[in-house]
Amino acid sequence: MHIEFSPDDFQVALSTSVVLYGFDGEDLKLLIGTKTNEPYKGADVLPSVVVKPKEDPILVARELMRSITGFDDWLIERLNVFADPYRNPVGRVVNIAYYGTLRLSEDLENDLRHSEYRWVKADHIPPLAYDHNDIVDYSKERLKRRVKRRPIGFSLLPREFTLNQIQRLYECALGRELDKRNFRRKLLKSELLIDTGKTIRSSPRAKRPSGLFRFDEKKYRTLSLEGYDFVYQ
Amino acid sequence: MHIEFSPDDFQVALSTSVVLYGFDGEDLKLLIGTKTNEPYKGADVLPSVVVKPKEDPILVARELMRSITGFDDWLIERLNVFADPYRNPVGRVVNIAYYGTLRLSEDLENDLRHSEYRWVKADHIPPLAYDHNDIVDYSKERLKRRVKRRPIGFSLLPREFTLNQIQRLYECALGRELDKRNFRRKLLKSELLIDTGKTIRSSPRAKRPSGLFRFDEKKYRTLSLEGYDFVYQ
DNA sequence: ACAAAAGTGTTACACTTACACCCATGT
DNA sequence: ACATGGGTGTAAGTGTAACACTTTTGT
Repeated sequence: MHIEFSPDDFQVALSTSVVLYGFDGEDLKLLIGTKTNEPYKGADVLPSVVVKPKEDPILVARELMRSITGFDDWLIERLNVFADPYRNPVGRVVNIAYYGTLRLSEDLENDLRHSEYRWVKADHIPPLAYDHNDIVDYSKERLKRRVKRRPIGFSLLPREFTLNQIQRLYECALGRELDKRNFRRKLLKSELLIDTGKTIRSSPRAKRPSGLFRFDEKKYRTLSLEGYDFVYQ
Repeated sequence: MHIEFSPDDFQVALSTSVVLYGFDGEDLKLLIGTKTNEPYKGADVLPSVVVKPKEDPILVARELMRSITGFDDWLIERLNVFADPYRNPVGRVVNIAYYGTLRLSEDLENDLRHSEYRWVKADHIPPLAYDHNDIVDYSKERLKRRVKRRPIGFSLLPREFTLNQIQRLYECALGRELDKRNFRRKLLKSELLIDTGKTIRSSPRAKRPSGLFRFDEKKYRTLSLEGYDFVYQ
């Protein structure tokens, strides 16, 4: 097999975009920004950046996430490559997209309020420039699959959370309602939750407080190594 | 958000590799070739080809598959992008890999015998140049996942096959033994198999012939649309 | 008749689903 | 006392897993 590159072959540019999910206790959301230069000036886009020829896309994507959030408490994973020859009008640009999850906090919310990004509900994404709506659609499918098989949801929740919060998150990600008793039974049976003994009032209107749980990461890692699969069909 | 490409950013080349699976009734195999020019001259590699800056990788990958097999009776799907900056010594080359399945036949076997490719058992892959072993590992995981959820296996089998053949295929893909009775019950319950009424002797030593089945593609498409998931854990 | 692979059922257990009321607390 | 969301159990059905022998056919 003869494989040979000519100088003409080295004329492609790389970019990366990230789909960043957050969950505010009510809705699943993701971050979008606005393009400030041509092409597509003024259009909504995913957080994106050029990847220089010597750079590694995952590192660039991580750096982008760090620049958005200001810290490192998140999960990131490769999504896909978007390589349609005409996806970018400025030339041949191959986009290597990632998706990640953020643990929302007041600090982060405030930071973002003064940044160039804003949250939109994951089930009401506005039209985006380039093929970014395709990227978002793809990431939603992936998130759904991940939520079904891995306890990824915990990375979207506060470190301590109520069972109702996590149920709501699962309902958002899976796009359907779940039975409260069955959901709890299943989750508790996995023994991946630690009851902190603490309680919290979920809203001013809620009189009775709910119990707070933590995710047992150490146990999960052990189980993972043994091939454990947390499956929620 | 300001995203701007400078001319210097357009210095990346693209390539594509395909992982082609076949099943001969005994073992799951895949195709590899030998590099005839530097770098890595003489080393084993996946079937690979340069993607020109104006080309679409999926079309190039399909053309590569066509050139290998001589016909169109196969399935192909994007696998992943391999973008480590130093994966290729000749420069920055991003590889967009695909995997596919072939329906082996005597004609195809003969064609390949005179080609630059050869079959190796999927569980005994020799060391390959570049990061091609990573690509193969990734494709194996993908195949495993696909086999679990979709009746992809049929695309590796002859149009008419025995239940023992398909069980053997599943055992190869999943990497473990399955109970014959349970496997048959599950498969037949899905009602995706049509009993042709015909029989075949699976080997010269087998005295009793086995029944031949066909995959009901039409029914599968209908069920797919309804969100049916064929799950084999 | 024998060798070889094809084919076939049952039982115990685990998991899933559907379903409705009482509880704890703050106001 | 009442309003609010928090929390709980059971029963029927479905799917899974483990298990060994009989049947058919060619030689």
